[in-house]
Amino acid sequence: MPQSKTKPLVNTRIQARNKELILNAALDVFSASGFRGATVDQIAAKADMSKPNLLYYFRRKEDIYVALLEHTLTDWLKPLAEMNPAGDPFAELARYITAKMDMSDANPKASRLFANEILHGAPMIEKFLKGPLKQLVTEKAHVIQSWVTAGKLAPVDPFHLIFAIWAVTQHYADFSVQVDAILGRQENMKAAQKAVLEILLRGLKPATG
Amino acid sequence: MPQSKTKPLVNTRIQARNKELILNAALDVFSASGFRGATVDQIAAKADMSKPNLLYYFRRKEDIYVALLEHTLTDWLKPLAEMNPAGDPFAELARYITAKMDMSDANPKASRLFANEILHGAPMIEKFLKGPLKQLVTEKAHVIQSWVTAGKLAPVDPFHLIFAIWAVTQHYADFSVQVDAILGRQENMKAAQKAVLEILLRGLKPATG
DNA sequence: TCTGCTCTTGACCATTTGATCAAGAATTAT
DNA sequence: ATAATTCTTGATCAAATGGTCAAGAGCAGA
Repeated sequence: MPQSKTKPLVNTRIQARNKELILNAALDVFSASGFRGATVDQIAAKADMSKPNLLYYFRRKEDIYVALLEHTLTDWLKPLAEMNPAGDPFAELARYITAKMDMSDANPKASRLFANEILHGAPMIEKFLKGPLKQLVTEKAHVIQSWVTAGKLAPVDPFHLIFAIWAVTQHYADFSVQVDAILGRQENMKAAQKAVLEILLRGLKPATG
Repeated sequence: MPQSKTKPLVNTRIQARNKELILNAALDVFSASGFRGATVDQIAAKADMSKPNLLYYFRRKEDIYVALLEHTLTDWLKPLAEMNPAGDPFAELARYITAKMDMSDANPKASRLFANEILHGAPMIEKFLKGPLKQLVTEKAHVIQSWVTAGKLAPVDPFHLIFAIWAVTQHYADFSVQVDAILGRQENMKAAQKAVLEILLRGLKPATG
């Protein structure tokens, strides 16, 4: 009878359900208040569960936060990874930008969670940044560079172009309070999307043809 | 002898010096950890001062934070306010973008302090956003629109252009950890500035002319 | 020098909060 | 059914933290 006192490796139905409840509640609370600002009690209350019960599923507050970040980071890379070197540069970039705008619109809390972590020095995801993220970005920067070299795009620094796309698209999630204060909470995401595509892509048309 | 127990209205030399020390220390701590994450003890330690003494100058932790934000917001508007309707559109926009990039480079902590506040719903500066900021942005959006109407700029939504400029320029301060992780901490701000100017401005050349 | 004000801090307090524990309820396996 | 395991929570703890207080040190003006 080895491992008699260890946590079960397989999730029971109750575990799956409760972990899901906790992560949903935690996204609300962490994205609104940050790691330090969030309290376990708030998360437990929002998950409709006692605090000791929550801590039965995640031993420490930090464990919830890390699980949430990892869950988010997976989705984060997807649209960029899908950028196809063989496709039309403008179509590919437009698709990427549109996908990122859709993410900001559909899941601003995840964006804010991520932004908050980076803003505070990314103590939990340093490895992700210097590993998988750096690798993927470098790869896609090469793709963009090849488009420039082929004369399909105006000369542009690929890394800074990617940063610009991130910055502008995520701005609508992370700084939505400011955007709403100025535009008047008209949540016209379609107009924002159109404007962003024009601003980021119009300058990339190559001089020749 | 009225107001015998009130705080003096004029700062003594010691007051001016210590308030300055506190605000400098507080910028470090708040920008690194956010409002909730920062502790009064940390700020006091960094200001080389006992906690009760710090609280003699700022009664509550929140007072330090607000003073710091107000101090920052004043500088925030300056470069935008200086955008001259009578000037050359590209020169004016380039100057604004360059000024913002310089601010991100010279004072990233202030940028992060501000970003953190917005990210968490801007509880302290809602009035600033909906008042002075909205007014100034609206005014400058009209300026940009007039340039478009005069055919000096390609058609662009002025508000979203301003958002894009904010997003991209502040990205280098707020997300510097991510930028450094990908580019390798080469702190080549000159290159970033050049790339950003190209990315944001090249698409604004009017078709005619 | 003396008087009154400003400045400084060690000690202390109340609250919040992350985490533990023991004991009982619910569920599952045999 | 019943034994074993999983799930749940009230009560509790220790540490962290924002803020207070009283008492003394330093300083300026008479």
